[in-house]
Amino acid sequence: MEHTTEYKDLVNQNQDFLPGISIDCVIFGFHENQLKVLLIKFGNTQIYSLPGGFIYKEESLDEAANRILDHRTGIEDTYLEQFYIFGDPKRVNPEEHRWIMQKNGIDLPSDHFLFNRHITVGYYALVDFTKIQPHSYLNHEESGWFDIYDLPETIAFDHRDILTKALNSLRLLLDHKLAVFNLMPETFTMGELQSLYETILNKKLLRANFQRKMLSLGILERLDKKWGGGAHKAPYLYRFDSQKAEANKFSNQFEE
Amino acid sequence: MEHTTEYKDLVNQNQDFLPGISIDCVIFGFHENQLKVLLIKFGNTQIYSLPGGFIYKEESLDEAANRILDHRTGIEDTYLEQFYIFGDPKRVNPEEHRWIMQKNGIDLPSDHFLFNRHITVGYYALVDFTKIQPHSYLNHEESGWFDIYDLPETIAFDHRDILTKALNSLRLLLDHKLAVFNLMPETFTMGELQSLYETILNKKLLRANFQRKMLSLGILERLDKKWGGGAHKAPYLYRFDSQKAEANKFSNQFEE
DNA sequence: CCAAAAGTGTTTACAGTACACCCATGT
DNA sequence: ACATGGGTGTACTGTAAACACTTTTGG
Repeated sequence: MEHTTEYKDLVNQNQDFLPGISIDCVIFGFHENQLKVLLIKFGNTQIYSLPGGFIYKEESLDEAANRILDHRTGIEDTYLEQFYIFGDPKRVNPEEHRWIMQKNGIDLPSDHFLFNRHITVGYYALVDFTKIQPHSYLNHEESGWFDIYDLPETIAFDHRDILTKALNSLRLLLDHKLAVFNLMPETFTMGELQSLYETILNKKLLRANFQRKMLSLGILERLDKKWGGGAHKAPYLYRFDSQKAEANKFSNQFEE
Repeated sequence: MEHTTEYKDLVNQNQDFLPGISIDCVIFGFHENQLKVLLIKFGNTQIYSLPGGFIYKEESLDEAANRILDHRTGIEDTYLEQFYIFGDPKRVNPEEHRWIMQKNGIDLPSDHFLFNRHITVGYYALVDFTKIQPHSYLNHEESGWFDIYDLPETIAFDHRDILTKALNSLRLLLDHKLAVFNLMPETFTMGELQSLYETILNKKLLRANFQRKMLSLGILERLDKKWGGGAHKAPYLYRFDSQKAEANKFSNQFEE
């Protein structure tokens, strides 16, 4: 088994990390009309967790979160923002954690720093699913995408709570910022965009009104028609126009 | 000079605290048409800072924030919520910090834990100004209320950034929750409530429309008239009715 | 009686909702 | 031709904005 840098860091109780604090990333993607999150499955278990990591002593929280995201998805610049800090002293059961690591083939002493109390900062990332190839990590068996409404049964620690909070924060984001366009590919149809909104909000929207509202924001550029697909009228393709969005900043309720 | 428990904790590098993490509280109050925040002035300086503290190893972040708030204001149950985590490694200049402590009559070695990098969790509290008597602390000369729009010139560390972020978060809160009523006394006039909204948003609102909107929420109870005051019609007093608010939870956009 | 503040009414405009209609295309 | 999905039009509704009017009170 080949060990990564992180593995050595763990075993050697890397002193370059800030003690007692970690980062967990909820990485959202959108694919086939499903809102997906990236989860990691620990080796030799059926237990999933959020991708996370620690903060180097000379790095900011945002830098650490970006580094962790880059490491897991290969994406360097995307929408990434903290949404909550989780600080319950019982949020992680150290016994459960140690058991998981053992199953992973990593046998750590019970006084290892990993099993101390950690506060964790929740970040969510909105990534273009089509550009992502999840990387594997340590000797975790798998890392893969899961429908947010159909998560695995066993999720480690308080990570299910973190996922719930992240989804709630994402819903609030819809009303305030244009960041959700980071979840779309470069070009998309109005139907696909509507499907994203419906999936996040978990409710149906009226097609006609959705279209009008989106176009009225003055942030979309209409391209040539897409001809593919089925027995029906071919839809236009749209592109998110960040220039227009910037220009309309003060005429709509989005951004600050 | 009499020293408090906190003083001894500091000098002895209390090991019961979580290392590397702190809490800073932005305590909002409303008085004489001004949105106030509670600041602390370090002894023998003109430097102000937010009231803050550390987290005991067995306590949650929320518990720690409540404890710190209680300690500073004597209020035990009020609206208190985290709004952001500040994690820039340069957010506090340790030299500045040590200098301030020295001026305070507390001479600590430069490798004291206080001067290590700290991540800080920002909490805001919304308190009823009429019920608060700020407590003094350590040998800080003063702790007092300041108009959020007329802060002291010298504010320590990144605490001015924290204040700005807190004010922005408070403005967002106006649209989503009814928590701002915690800033009002038990009874108040519609004009006073409008003044609170205007002060937070820093813009004028139309009296007639504000009144209609507030009443339409169905969360206010109208009491007897207030007869005091000047040469004009005496206003009604209102009381925030948390029962009504609960009942109307699903008929308006507030709360979750 | 008048000024000042409080409370209510009215008009208008715009945004959200629901639904109807037309368009384009592959089978 | 027709079923399917895409795009537009329109009437209805509710809320928000602006402004006018009335009420109460002290001087």
